[in-house]
Amino acid sequence: MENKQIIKILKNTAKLMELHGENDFKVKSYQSAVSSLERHPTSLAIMDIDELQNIEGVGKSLAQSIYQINEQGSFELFDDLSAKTPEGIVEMMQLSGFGPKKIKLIWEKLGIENLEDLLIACKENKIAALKGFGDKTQVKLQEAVEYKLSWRGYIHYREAEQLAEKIIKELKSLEGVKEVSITSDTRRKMEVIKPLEILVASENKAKIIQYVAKNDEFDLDKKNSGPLSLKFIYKPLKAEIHLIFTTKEQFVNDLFKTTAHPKHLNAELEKGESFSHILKEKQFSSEEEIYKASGFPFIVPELREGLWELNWAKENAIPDLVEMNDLKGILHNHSTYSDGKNSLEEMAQYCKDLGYDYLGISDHSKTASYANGLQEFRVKKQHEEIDVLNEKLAPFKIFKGIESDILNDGSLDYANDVLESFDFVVASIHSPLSMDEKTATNRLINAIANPFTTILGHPTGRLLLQRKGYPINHKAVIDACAEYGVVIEINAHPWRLDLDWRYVRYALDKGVQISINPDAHETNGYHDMYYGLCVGRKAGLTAKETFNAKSLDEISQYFKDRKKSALSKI
DNA sequence: GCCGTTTTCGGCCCGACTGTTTTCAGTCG
Repeated sequence: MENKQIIKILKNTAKLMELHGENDFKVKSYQSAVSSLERHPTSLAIMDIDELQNIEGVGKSLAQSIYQINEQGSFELFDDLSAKTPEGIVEMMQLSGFGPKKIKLIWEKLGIENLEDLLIACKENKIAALKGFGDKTQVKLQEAVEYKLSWRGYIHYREAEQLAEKIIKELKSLEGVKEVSITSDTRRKMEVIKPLEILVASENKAKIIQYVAKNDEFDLDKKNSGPLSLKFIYKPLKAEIHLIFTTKEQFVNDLFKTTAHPKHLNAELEKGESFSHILKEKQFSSEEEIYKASGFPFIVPELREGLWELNWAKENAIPDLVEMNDLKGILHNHSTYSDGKNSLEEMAQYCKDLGYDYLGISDHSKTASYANGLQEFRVKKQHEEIDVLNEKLAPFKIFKGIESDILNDGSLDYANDVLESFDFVVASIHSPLSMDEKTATNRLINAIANPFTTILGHPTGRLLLQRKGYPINHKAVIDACAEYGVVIEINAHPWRLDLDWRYVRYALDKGVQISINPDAHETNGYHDMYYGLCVGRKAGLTAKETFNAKSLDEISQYFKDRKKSALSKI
């Protein structure tokens, strides 16, 4: 079992303990073990009980629990607590801004056990009357419930892609299956997915139905399934999956039809016809042929949104989209200096092993005390270590960066003489996150105007399917970046993908450079770069417009020039 | 439940912010 899965169970156990009124210190011991385990760099699954006990915050009892979770997938305490907690309560505890204490009160005083009833209670003004609640909390709760309900059943792209790969592999092994492909939103690499759709050409539907019906992880939706499609739920993620049936002959036409957004499919082409019309004319054997028949150049699936790609195609000016091997370095990463799992050297070595030429390390700044943010003397220490490593790993280079918290007034949280010591500065907001649009926008613009800011980090602070992020005036923020020469990141973590690709297009039109940053907190985090790349491509991002596609020499010079300019402005 | 010992049990516990209080609890990063 992966560390992440084990930790998730312990984290949920702590939440349930709190919900059921367990001793606060006992809960805290679970929470502190969780935060220690989250920073543990090696696999827990291969450790015995004695070794587990050596981990800080893990004693005899937790060591045995971890061992049991790894062996059996769960442990008694979690099972007992889960058994006495309605599923809706678990969902209520996931509401952003609301923890076990508040949910416990709502459950006990009002008997509410699901999101739907909770929404009604908000509307009927019943929440504000509870002790410890008030009007503002009720409004916040209602917003959180509505947000949660509106995204129910969605999964992140990463999960959709991984799940699709697994199902496709299994379908391909079935008798009678001729062709299989992901399609619709997933093939267009949308950031969140519902339903996950897979197109299957098969001569033996019965085999497929049998495969779904027999799989314990699937819950077949007989009512909504029929001769054209099979619908079911993937239980571990509560994800909706549709298998769309077609024939081998119709496969390409149907793949095109189900992939494209209706606005792409039905857009008026040169002679007044649309792709829909063209598809009715004949059965094509490749998507390239379909575009050829339309008189258009080939358009990759992720661009088929009916937004800007057809104008590009008409002018035969589809951008040469950025690819993984265009990326020369990885910026915005954390190490054990703050809240990362791996040491500076491990982060650097792995980055080098992956074939990149440079790494930008940007641990948390001093305000982020929860994340072990760097006080000034620790910044100095890290810079000394980077100097040593740079000699050792040359020509590979580590750039000295920081993820500086943007404070309430938009200032960065070091004095200029400290800011000056970095090669680059990623400026990000971490708290507080609840602001109105004007406050948030001004706060960001102040940080952008700081001459030491190189990159704007995760501009909205959103966590897809979990929290909306603070509202900002995107255009004003992007315009400011254009004015002050600040690069904007696409935070490539699959839960963030922030800046949103829809605004990446606007940023590119304004000449703002985009950096695809994984915000890695461990070596494995580098692989998230791919998800940032996917959404960048949706916006038409090219290598030339991608900041971390610069060569080592180019980016060194850029940082140098930028600092020179900053020093002349202070 | 964990830790560190005065080795058998008492103390544990970041800090800012919000919204509720009327001095603090809950939540978050």
